[in-house]
Amino acid sequence: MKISTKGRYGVRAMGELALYYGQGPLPLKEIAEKQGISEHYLEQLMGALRKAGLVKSVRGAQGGYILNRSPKNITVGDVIRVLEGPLTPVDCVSKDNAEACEKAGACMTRKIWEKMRDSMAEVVDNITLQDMVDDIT
Amino acid sequence: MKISTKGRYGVRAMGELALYYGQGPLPLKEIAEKQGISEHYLEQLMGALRKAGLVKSVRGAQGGYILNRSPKNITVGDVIRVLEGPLTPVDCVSKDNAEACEKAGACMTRKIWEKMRDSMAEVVDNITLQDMVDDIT
DNA sequence: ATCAAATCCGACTAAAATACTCGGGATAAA
DNA sequence: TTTATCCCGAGTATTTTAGTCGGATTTGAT
Repeated sequence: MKISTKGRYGVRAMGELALYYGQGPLPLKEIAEKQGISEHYLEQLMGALRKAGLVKSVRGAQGGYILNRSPKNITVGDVIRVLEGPLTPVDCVSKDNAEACEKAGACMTRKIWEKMRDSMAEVVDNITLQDMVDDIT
Repeated sequence: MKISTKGRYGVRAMGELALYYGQGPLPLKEIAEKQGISEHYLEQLMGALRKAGLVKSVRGAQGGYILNRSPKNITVGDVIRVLEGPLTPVDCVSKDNAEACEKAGACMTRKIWEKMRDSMAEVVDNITLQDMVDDIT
């Protein structure tokens, strides 16, 4: 029941970008250094975040990454879902999962996982990158 | 961010024991059949639950497993913690984790994980095996 | 006493996921 | 033209997951 380094590193990197928001592109190298994360590995995560539209990149010297929206308008849930996939304790109650389990009626555990899914979502969907920044400043 | 089969199978098996509560020992084989779980694998999980004091076993013919407490007094959280370990999205905010991270003050993400940990616990610690039974009967 | 139904236990293993590393190509500012 | 940067795909070591396997032990029933 843990989030992997993908989600953890990703949220931390997005936090750095939020701190730097409005000051131009922040290079991967700096993010990696500040957060103590492998540069090459973080690169993969940033690629995913870029494809998902959460950040944009500027190539070439003096390049780097920039949040694609204001920190107020990006939630921790947005970031985690890109890097970790759907936020659910079990696949059979994922909102991305079209087909409901046919044994849902006889299932003693379904409601547990639904509640858990909803309560996790409630947390991460209501914390923005701006909230993270405000918390330490 | 998923629970593994240990947690899922374990909760389901405990649900079967709750349904059977008061009617003597229920053999592993029957639990495994009803829930479609590998018998040998479930055996390992029941061993852990027994060591944790959640179930007791009766050996020999006509033996099986019995809940060690009333279904009202066993929560889903009890079961999950035995089989999955501490319920936390990241180790550094686990309540089992004595030493707090020295960078906690400067950490933008700590509060997120704490909230998540608490909201997950709130769900599973407030659903008993009896609730599971009542839900399908 | 014997048999059969059970739990108990430790060792083993295949497959998947995780957490990276590596090398080279493309782009653009100075 | 050099250098800083992003971009991309492939490879890999380690850990976790999800089991399997074989046999020992216990005990109720015949």
